[in-house]
Amino acid sequence: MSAPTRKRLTREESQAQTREHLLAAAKRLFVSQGFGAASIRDITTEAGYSQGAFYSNFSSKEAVLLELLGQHMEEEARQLSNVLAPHETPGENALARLDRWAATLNSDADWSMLAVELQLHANRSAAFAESYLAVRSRHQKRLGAFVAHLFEELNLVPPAPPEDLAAGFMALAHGLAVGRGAGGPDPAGKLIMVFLRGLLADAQPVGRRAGK
Amino acid sequence: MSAPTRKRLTREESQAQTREHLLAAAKRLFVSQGFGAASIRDITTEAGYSQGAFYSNFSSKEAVLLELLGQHMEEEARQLSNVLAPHETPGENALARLDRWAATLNSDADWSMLAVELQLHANRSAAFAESYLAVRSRHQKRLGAFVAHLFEELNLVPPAPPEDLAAGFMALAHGLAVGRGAGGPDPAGKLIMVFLRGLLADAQPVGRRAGK
Amino acid sequence: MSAPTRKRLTREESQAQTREHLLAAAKRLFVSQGFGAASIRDITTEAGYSQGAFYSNFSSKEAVLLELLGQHMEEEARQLSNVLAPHETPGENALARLDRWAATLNSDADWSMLAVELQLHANRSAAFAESYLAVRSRHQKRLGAFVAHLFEELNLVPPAPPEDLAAGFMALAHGLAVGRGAGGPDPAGKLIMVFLRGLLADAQPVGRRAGK
Amino acid sequence: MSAPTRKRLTREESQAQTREHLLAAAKRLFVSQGFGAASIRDITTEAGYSQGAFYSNFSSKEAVLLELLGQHMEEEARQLSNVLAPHETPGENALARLDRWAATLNSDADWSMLAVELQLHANRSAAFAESYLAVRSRHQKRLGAFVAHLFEELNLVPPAPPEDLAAGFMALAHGLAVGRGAGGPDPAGKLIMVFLRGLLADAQPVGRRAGK
DNA sequence: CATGAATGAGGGTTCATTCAT
DNA sequence: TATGAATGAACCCTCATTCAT
Repeated sequence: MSAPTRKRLTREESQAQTREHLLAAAKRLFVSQGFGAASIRDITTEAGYSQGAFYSNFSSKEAVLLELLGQHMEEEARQLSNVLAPHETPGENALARLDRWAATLNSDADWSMLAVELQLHANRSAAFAESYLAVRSRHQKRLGAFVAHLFEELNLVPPAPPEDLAAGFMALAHGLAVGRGAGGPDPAGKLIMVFLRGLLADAQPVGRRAGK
Repeated sequence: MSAPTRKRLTREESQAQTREHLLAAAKRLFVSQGFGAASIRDITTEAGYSQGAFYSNFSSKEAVLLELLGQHMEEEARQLSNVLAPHETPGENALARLDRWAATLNSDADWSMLAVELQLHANRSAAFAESYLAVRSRHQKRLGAFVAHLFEELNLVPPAPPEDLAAGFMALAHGLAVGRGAGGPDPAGKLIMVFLRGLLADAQPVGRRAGK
Repeated sequence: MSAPTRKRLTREESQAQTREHLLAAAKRLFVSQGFGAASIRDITTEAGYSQGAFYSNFSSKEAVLLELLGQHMEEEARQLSNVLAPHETPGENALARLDRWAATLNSDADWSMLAVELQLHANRSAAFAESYLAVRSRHQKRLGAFVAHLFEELNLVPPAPPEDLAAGFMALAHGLAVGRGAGGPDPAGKLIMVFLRGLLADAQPVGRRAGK
Repeated sequence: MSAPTRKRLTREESQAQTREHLLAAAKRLFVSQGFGAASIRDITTEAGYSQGAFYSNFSSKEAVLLELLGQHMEEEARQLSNVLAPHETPGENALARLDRWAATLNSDADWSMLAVELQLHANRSAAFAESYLAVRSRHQKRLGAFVAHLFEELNLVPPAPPEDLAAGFMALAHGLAVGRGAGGPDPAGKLIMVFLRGLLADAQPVGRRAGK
């Protein structure tokens, strides 16, 4: 606590560290207890700081949530680009890559539950919705691009706007994740693949004019 | 409100009325603000009663929720049986009926949001989960039977256990409903149909051995 | 309980029965949970009646308590007169009778606890104190007479006014009863006898002028 | 309030002051209205703070009670050691010291009432009993040692285990204190001495085999 | 920047009591 | 007489937030 050998920590570094600790603690609690149930007191206690430290770093519980959401979507984007990148496992065909994506969607059920809670919150708080939508729509677009790319690669016409399909799969994944603990089908990943395969089976090959 | 031949209201009627008022107020608030955000104080004030009146009729906020849930699922079951009954609109083929089901799934987005909040709550409260699962699993089974019946009628082998498929569609509908207010695809019903059609397109006809 | 051979029950009888049931239920709950902790709702539920029935028979919780107290002191008086009556067990000497009295004092710890709670209540509620004192002082006088009689029989001069001595023994018995559950000496009856014997040992024989 | 050399109060002092104010208010109300009847609202209002301030300093109403009890027993122990110490008033004989002890026991009737309410509470709440017994048994042992010391000094064999005798005197003092407001003998101190003297009169001198 | 005691509002729940039936 | 739904006040407790230190 005293006698620094070299510097110790810049004031800025120290503050950044506090921030990080608080974010990590908040993430742990949001995921395990939900956003509404986790109190700021809980978060600061879990992180080992005072409540005041929280307000020195964030303006509200919502602000933390948005920060975490941003981090998480960045992480998901990284996972997605891994799946997308064809060079990674050269011979891998499109369907195998889809499998991997489905697994991605299915994993991290806790985050899915949190994401759902977030959307509910956004639906009811206009103030929060604004900030939330910004980060969410960026993610949606990325997913849409991925889906479009897939159909393209398979020479198929998507049966609906790719972005909507992406939204559908996220909705499916989230809905299944939420229902998991409550008697839902356990191998939710498999179920996602069933839906995905159905979509491909139904799609028309490119070239033939999609009659709709 | 009915048959005021002599007195205004018998005691039983009056009590039933209070109950109804409270349930209606709770429903309004749960749907518009969410279960967690609606306080018992809010509910009783909205209904025009004292807080004590609430506890004369219900044992807890969860109890009201379960009651409302029961009512709602009964209502959904009625809608479902309407769709299911082939005799109703004689010439209607299976796909048209599916369309009507998708519309059913898609309507009532507010209730879907509530259903999701409920599942989240159940996932985190073991006590509530027990009562909740009872009413939920009954509903799930009904839906599963409906899906099984559909595939049967079309002479197709379901690509997954019908009950799981049903769960999938509910998850999809709920997920879409939750995302609706937050930048999701607006014609969610259409999207559900896309997924449904895909499932049918991918299914093998009965008789041919399903090779997997 | 049903199928009355002659009449059903006079209205008066029926009311008396309700009263009795309520009193019995109240006694059970007061003794097991204490006066403060037993709610009127609890009492009526335990007795199998509605809350309204309570107010048809008693004006308040305190009124029930006073009624029960009266009954109890009547009962104690009967026990006391048994002990007092020399004819009952002819050869029995005074000390043996004292032993029996001590046992009487010591038994019924639950009632002792209730009695203490009552006194506390009386000390803090002037309204209750008035009614309470009436029934209590009558009891105290009876006890005093008993003590006086005892010393007389043994030809001893009481070292303090008999009524005060009686109050002392009640206080001792009550104090011990209350402390019993909390690490107090278990054979409290023995301890009471020790004090009693001491009193006798210290008392001057009648005739010698008590020098104070 | 002390040493205002620079600032008015350091943070710690200010907090300690709040704690003290709350404790004092609680003591006042517990003593005058009883533990059960004094609400936390009452206490904080009496002290001039918000309810939250209470919970910043104590975990529950019971916790305050235990704290006060601890303080009180410390105080009693100090009084006791004053009485015990023979050097204090050199020529004072054992009986005179007993007189002083009896006076000690008798004083502070309000606290005695509180102590009794506490025991009742402990008898009915296992959770509270645990914490309560710890502080109580320590006190009991101290008193027992004091009694043992007295008999020793007088070369007398105690007619019962000293700790039980101590418990008996506490029970007597408490019982009398509780009954004081309700028609009990007013000079309760005198009565205690009567019992004490009796005990000594009955005791056998050391050396003679105690024949039972 | 970080502290955490204190605030004030609100949470769910229980209570003795009333009164139309 | 007995009912029990409804009242209104009070209960203990937790919350997000502030602010002097």
